[in-house]
Formats: sequence, C-alpha cells, structure tokens
Amino acid sequence: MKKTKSVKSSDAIDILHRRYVRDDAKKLAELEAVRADNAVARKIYDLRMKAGLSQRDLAKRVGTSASAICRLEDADYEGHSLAMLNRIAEVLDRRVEIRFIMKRHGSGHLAIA
Amino acid sequence: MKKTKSVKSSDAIDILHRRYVRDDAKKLAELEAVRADNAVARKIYDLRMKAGLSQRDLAKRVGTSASAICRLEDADYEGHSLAMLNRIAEVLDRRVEIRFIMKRHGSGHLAIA
DNA sequence: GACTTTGTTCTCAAATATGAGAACATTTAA
DNA sequence: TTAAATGTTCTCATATTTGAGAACAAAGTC
Repeated sequence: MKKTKSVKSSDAIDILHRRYVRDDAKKLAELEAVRADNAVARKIYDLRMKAGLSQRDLAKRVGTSASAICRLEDADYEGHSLAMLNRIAEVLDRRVEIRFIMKRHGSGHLAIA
Repeated sequence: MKKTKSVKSSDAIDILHRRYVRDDAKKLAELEAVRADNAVARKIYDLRMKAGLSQRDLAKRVGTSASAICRLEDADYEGHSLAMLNRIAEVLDRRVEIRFIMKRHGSGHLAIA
C-alpha cells in the first residue's frame, strides 16, 4: 500500500481490465494472477492495520525486516509463498485458508463456489 | 498423495497433534503450517482427480514436469507459492482465494470466520 | 510374460523469494 | 525547526522453489 497515492489500489486491475479483456485468454490468466496478488497484499495491509501495528512491529513479530513487509504489501508483488502467509497469520492469531473457486464458464463475470 | 498408503493423510496431523498439543505454542505454530500445507496438497490432488487428469497431464497443461506436480501433492511439502497455485487453478478453470481466518482465543478447538 | 500408464524419488541447474541494511520522503510530535 | 516514527525503494547475499530428466515401483492392459 503506497503511502501517497490514496489507497485506491483497484486501479491496476481496472487498467488491465480495459486493456486486455477482449477475448485474450493468455492475458486473462495474468489478470487473474494480478488480482490474486493484489488481494493478498491488501489483506496483509488490512490485517496489520486492524492489529494497530507498524510494518516494523509486524516485521519483528514475524521475524523479518520492515522492508520485507513493505514488499509483501505492494500490490505488484507476485512472490507470495504460503510459508510467509502462514507466518504472518500465526502472529496475528489467524490461520490461512486456500480455496480453489470455480470460474463461470458461459457468459458472465461472476464466480461460483 | 502416496500411492500405496491408503489416502488417509490426516495421519500426520494426528500424530503431531498427540505429540505436541500440550500447551507448546511454538509447536502449535508449526502444526498449523503443516495442516495448511497438507490441505493444499490434498486440494490439488482432488482437483486433478476431479478433472480426470494424470500428473503428467496436469503437468503439461501447467507447463511443468510430472515430478513437480507430484511434489506439490506431497503432504509434507512446504514450498507452495501463490504463483504455482494460480497456474494450477487457471488451467482447471478456477481461481485461488486466500482467507485469513481468526482463530479462537479462549478455550476450544474450533475456528471462527 | 511383456508393455503401458501412473506415481514416486533422486539429482541438478536455473529461477525466485527472503533477510537485511541503507538511504530517502512524509508525517507526527515536541 | 528538530526529532522520531513510518513507509518506500534499492541493493546484495542467502535460502528456497521450480524445471527437468532419470530411474524405479506398482498397477493395469494386451
């Protein structure tokens, strides 16, 4: 979450959407990945905020550096590992759940469970 | 999922549970990580089976080798990355959702949303 | 039996994430 | 203004994951 740019971080997705979502399947895959990474970044940020911690605070608890936490909260970061997500969840008294959610085939946008 | 050992793969968790869950917080963290990895491995296996694919089939679709898929389905594997989960989800027409679920504080076992 | 398919394990090089310190910008507090 | 706290970006060495091929075991097919 960049400090200055007014936390409207769905911008990246919207731009990609307008640029690519005209039947290009390969790009659609990338978009999905970006959307996922983006969501994770925001969730980490939200969790940290809800806990009232600075990046340095969380870093200390997790056992890493503030810059590493900052990197994880960057919406463009694509390197998330389950190991790190678990470490963060642990110190914030949470557990990580992964779900593979079926995408709609036919027409629409929306996904189904 | 090992071929011979009759797919009862909650064994590992049970063993760890009996061994550690006597107030040892550090081990509890590890257990949570193992549980998560285990769950991911099984989900990949289930998804692949539901799609009627061999490990080699899935590997080809994802763009990797069968041994890599086998590794991902090993309950002991701890190296899952979001990137790989997204790639697998994509070729099986799914998307990955990550949730940080609050753990119960007080007494019990069960987790809450 | 021989053949094929499938899953598994081992190895290694290549790619990628992590840990960490430094420097900087911005905000808040004194 | 000065100082402290915070978030960000850069860089690098280290650790980890990935890609891939080989070899093997087990099960099914012919």
